[in-house]
Amino acid sequence: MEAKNTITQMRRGILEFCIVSLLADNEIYTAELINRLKAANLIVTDGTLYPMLNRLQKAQLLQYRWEESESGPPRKYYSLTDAGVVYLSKLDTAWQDMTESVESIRRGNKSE
Amino acid sequence: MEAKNTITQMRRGILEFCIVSLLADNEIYTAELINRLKAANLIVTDGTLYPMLNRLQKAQLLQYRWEESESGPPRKYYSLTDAGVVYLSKLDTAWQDMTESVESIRRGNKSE
DNA sequence: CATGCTACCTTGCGTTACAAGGTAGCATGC
DNA sequence: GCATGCTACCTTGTAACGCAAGGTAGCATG
Repeated sequence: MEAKNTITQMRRGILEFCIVSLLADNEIYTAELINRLKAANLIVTDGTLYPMLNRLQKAQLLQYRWEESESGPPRKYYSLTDAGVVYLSKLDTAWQDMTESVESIRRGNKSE
Repeated sequence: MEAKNTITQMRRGILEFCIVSLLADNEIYTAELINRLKAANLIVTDGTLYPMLNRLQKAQLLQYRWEESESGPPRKYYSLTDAGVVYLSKLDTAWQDMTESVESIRRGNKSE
């Protein structure tokens, strides 16, 4: 077993959290999202993002508007809905709780 | 969509990291593992753990020995193999990298 | 020897990340 | 005005996972 597999697993769910976080204060389209995530060392392909964005939009957590590009086809710019903002705050709390849980386990072991 | 689902997703992979961490310095059997995780607010069922432990053991990251109980059937006490120790250090690094990535995204938004 | 508890394990379901492949708008060069 | 290439959006198929539910069996108790 490669650590790589589990590291991929670790990112599940967290990826969605990162995307919702990035959309909190910005309107962003997919390719830009990928670049932002890459800048934070989270590699993603668009085959992962498009289904995720569609899923979140159907759940009415995201909305989008079309915007024409200066060089190419039009883009879907996503942003959070009001429900999305609430959702983000829940995920934020969950993230903090979970990191605390993990850290307590790591610390617990060191001291025993 | 419920935040609950995504929070469940967040735990994927991280769960394995916690288990390997808990086994780093202790021999533990399944029910005890569940209690330890519950103490850290990570709820797990044994239907999740047994397949995971078997998988890790087949990958030669975990080993176990049978120990008779004073009150009931014998127990499988798990511990890390040498490869498991190496594996843990990789996961530990991956965990730190990932939390840094997520925090940078959260921070990045706040400042923009 | 029947009952209940504990411990281990398996099966089936729904969900997900990702690679690979597909469609179509738009600009550029001829 | 059309061929080429780039960009952007989307779908399909695969493998892996968490978990609920259900199953088997050792051991103690009365």
